[in-house]
Amino acid sequence: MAVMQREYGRRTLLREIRKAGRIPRIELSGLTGISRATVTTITAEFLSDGLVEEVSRDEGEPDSRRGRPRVDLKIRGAAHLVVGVKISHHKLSLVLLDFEGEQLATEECDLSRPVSSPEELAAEIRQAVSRLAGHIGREPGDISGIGIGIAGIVEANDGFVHWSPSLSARNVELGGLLTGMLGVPCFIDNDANLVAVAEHTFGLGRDHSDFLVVTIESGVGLGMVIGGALYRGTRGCGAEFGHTKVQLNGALCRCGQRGCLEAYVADYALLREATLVSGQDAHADPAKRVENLLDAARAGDATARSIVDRAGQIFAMGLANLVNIFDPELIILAGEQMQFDHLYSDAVIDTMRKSIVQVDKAPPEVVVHKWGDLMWARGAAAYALDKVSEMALERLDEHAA
Amino acid sequence: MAVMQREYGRRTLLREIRKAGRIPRIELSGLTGISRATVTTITAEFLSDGLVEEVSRDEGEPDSRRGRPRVDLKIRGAAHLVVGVKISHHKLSLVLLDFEGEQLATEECDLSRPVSSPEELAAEIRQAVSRLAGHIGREPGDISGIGIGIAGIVEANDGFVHWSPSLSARNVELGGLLTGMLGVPCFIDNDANLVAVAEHTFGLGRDHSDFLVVTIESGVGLGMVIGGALYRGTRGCGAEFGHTKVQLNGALCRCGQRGCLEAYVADYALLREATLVSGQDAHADPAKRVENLLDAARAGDATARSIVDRAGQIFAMGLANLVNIFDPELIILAGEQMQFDHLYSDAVIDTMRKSIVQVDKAPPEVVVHKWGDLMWARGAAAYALDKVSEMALERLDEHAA
DNA sequence: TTATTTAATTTGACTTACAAATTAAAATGA
DNA sequence: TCATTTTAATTTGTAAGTCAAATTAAATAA
Repeated sequence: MAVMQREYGRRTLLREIRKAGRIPRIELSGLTGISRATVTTITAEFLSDGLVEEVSRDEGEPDSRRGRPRVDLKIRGAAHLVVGVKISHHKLSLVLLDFEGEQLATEECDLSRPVSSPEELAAEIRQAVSRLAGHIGREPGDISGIGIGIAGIVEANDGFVHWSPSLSARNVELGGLLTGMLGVPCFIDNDANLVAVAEHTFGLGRDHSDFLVVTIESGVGLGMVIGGALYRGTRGCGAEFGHTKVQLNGALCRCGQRGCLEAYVADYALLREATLVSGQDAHADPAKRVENLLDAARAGDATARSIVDRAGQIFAMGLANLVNIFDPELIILAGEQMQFDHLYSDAVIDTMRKSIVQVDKAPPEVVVHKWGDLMWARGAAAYALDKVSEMALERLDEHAA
Repeated sequence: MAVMQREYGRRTLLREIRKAGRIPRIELSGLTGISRATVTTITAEFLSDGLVEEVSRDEGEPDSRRGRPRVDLKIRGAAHLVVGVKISHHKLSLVLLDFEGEQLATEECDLSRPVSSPEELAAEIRQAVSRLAGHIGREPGDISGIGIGIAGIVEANDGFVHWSPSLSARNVELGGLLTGMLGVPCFIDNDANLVAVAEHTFGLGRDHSDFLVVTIESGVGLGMVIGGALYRGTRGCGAEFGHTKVQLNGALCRCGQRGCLEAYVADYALLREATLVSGQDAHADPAKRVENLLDAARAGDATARSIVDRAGQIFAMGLANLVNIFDPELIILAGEQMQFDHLYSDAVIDTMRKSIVQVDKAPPEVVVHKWGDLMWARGAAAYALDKVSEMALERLDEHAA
């Protein structure tokens, strides 16, 4: 129990160093309220353990005051390697980061099929990780942790996948399976949650303790950071924003229920109605058809506009519901901007603002953050970074005891 | 900083004692992981400060083993008095509790008008508190804290009321005003939040760290306990479940927007359509008219049924949305059962269960907890109890330092 | 060079938690 | 009845931790 304070100090300081990038001890002391003496003790431990390193201040900063100069501390990149994997419909996207978060390599490869068995998927991931490590002359065994983002319903704590569109089986211990096959600790979570982790660790949510991330891919996802921590729900199936109901007996969703948000805004929902728009080729590939539809809407085709406008209105309504429930500081809309421009439009955000409970206080900030597949992979890597840091701290905790 | 561990120990132990009711030191040690030695030290402090008392074990329990008998500790009721006030449309309901949570007196009185100025309301509360204390021969000055629940949008941290149906003014520092006028610390919050606090401290949520409370009065309210703490949002206007949108361009709500949940399930929403039901007297008082409508529905009147059924379906949809977002362990439906039976029905809860994302795991438990106005007041008192405990602990923390 | 200033470290006092030893208070058994 | 056993609570002594203050380190200013 006495060790608790030291654990607390270690966690606080490592987090603060990571957040700051580079920061001298005296500022750490000021920021955390931990005395300078203790900061010295704990950071000395980090230094000797190789988690952190000293760097000379590379400042052309004007505050070059007199007195002994401050010495910046930073996370030591070489301390660990982590990998982030994003599993999407047709491909795997991977990034390799050092412990500081620097990107060392990337790898993208097509999946042999969009839906595979757990074993097949794990095998493909293993090969991709091998190639990824190879890009910088390392081996999979050199990696300290791998974060994996997958669409579907995931219980992150035990790496259990209730269901995923990428898997042919339900209720799979994918985390354990991967850890076993790769010989490296693997951490798996819903992809939208990982985007939220990424925004929290090195994105727009860095300075916020309560914010939401809404992702749009083929489905609509949600990640919630509440009280400074990712909230995952109690059965691993929370944050199913895409399946909140926005219409009684509404449009049919691919989940089999009616009136889901997703059934109005997802690509397949748009295409369902697009056949009524003149000049649409029903045989083109889906992405192309969505693009055609959006073009037609922009060009003023009334039918196309009606489809796209309704998607926007419904999306605004869903966002307003989130605000009315959470009253967050910030909402981050994350996705590939191109394809979902119509959902990120000022008109949609305006409609949302008009649909929330009105108080004499500014509504939450809404920002759009463009995320390609590699960015999603970075989100997964951020999660791995989190977990690996935790493991490193635990090792210190035990070593001391 | 060294004092931090002691603060932690004190908070943990006092909370655990309150939660358990009566508990011997050795169990406290087991439950919290704090060593028996430290438990002795801290509880000795509580005893000498009068926060806690020893009671001989009143057990006809069969486990009367040999050895030195355990001595139970419990919160000392006489340590503090707290009051809970529920402000509703037409009346004030108050309860007086001792520090243990025992109800010592109650008081109900009509408000002179349903909407009053902050000063008038404060004056009426002061008088009611005076009478309440008088019931047990005490004075308002003997009270350590007063919790107040009010409908509307409240920033609990600074006792600031953005808006309330009971107040003629917006943006009122009602907490400060009351504290000043009564000479006793007053803590104010949205009424649904206080029900959640009450369920967490001595209700059905005692053993849960993540649950939701949905309240139904004239409006629909929500209280969220997430990660063991009440989540209030960042601007004081979260948990506005009643104004989440369930229909695009739907029914008009009294908030001025369209498609709010409340606009389908609240009493005024039912009455709006009730004029079409045969045999309805448009001039009876609202409560009576709602009752007539529900009677008609039960009797099989098709129009009445249609109104009531839709309310149920919409309510189920709203609940499903909460589950899809939060994935809570438990949902507590709190309200006066009589009037809202149709929303608490098995049919509604079944519909909800069918509208959530399906996983191979049991859906969250849904329980109905009947809450009269005095119960709401108990919720407010529970909040005061929380706050007064916190103040007592802070006093200990400082005294030690 | 020396004085000054500021950062980082070391020192020594003090607080805290805990394991182990001790004391307390009961039931059991001879 | 009285020693023995058993279990709870307290006391004791030690180790670990934090922090203020003193000291050392490393720069600038005079």
